Amino acid sequence: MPRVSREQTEKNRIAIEAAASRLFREQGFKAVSVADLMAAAGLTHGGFYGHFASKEALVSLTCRQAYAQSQDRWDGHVAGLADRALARRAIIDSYLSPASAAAPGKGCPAVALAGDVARTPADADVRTAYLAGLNGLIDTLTHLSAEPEALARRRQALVEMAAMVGAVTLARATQGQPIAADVLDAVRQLLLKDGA
Amino acid sequence: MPRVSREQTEKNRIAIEAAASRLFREQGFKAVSVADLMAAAGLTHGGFYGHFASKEALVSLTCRQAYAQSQDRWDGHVAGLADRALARRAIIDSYLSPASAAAPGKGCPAVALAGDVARTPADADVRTAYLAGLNGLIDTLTHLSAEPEALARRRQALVEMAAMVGAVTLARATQGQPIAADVLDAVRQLLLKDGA
DNA sequence: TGTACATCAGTGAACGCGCGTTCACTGATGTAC
DNA sequence: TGTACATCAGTGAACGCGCGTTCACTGATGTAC
Repeated sequence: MPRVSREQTEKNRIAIEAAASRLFREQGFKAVSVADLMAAAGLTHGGFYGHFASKEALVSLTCRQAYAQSQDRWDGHVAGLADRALARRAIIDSYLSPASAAAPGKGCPAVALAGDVARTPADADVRTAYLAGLNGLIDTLTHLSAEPEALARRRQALVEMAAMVGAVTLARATQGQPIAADVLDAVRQLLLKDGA
Repeated sequence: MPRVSREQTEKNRIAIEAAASRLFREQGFKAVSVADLMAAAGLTHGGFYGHFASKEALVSLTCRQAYAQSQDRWDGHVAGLADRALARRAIIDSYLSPASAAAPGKGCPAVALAGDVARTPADADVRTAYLAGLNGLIDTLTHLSAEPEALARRRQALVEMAAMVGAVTLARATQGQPIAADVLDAVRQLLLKDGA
């Protein structure tokens, strides 16, 4: 049943983007085919190119959108909790929760896309999107730091980001094993002791 | 020129394993084909199955060997430096060096293979190999901790491992940008201040 | 030590399959009157 | 408001290509005498 309403076309595009957002984070760019994405959106593969110029274009769009989603979530904590220390704690608790580690498809792209992005050519659009998104999250952490000096705040933010990314990365690679929960716990304890 | 000497056969097998060790870490399991591996070893693709039962079997073998290599390097630091604090420092310095971040093909499999392993079925052999290898490195860090209590030593080791893995992961995804060096530096400073 | 021959490591064509992308086609949507 | 028709979103076959794996074949190696 071709020629769908403009409203439906928009819904379809959003469904493809939502499928990409989840599947790319869960399985990686290479493992998800255009046909997989379109099937997940309830469509057939041929229509993909009516919405996007190429699979690669959707990859970088997805990276940008996934970071925007994470940034919104973090900004929500900051806006909802007047105290910076409380917002920082909420972000760390949420980032290092077992539920978050178990749901890569909805989680932070800094973790889920890191491997794919690192293996992408230096001039690929997705690298720019990844860098911009990561800088946004780090800026938020920098702003939440209680350190008096600007350089110390940024250094703390970089350490926090690295520790959280590493903890979730290791938890996912060892999912189902005791060490997965242990590493999330250990990093959470360190970060909440250090900076709060 | 078929039917090669037993000695040459052994050399060929080692060349395939070396190619796998480098290429799987650099590009991921999916991105490296059997033909790529064999070509890198100077052979044609058909001979692969004389050495290995399947690509999957080589994947888990590679993971085991890459961890053994890292463990040997770490053990070398421990054996070469009588003082535990010095050995710990040497491991951290080496792990977080820009050179190490720039050479995933020779680097720690905990970083290079984490994404691929996380996306592998729960019963895949490579998961077992990854877990065992990671536990070995963490045990070494636990042993090098200056904390008096066993639980605190292990918790410190988990934090150190997570922070280092996260730092190298982010450095690789942002390679060539200032933030790549910044995050390595920030984590190194934290770890060397905290535990030494 | 030399010869005859069985073994088997590596070759390259071939298998079925899935990939990203293109395109002729369909028929409901949206528009012009 | 109703009709005629141009537009175009989605379909599904097809493109060239590369994948993991198999297999008949080759000819040097290794062994038996």
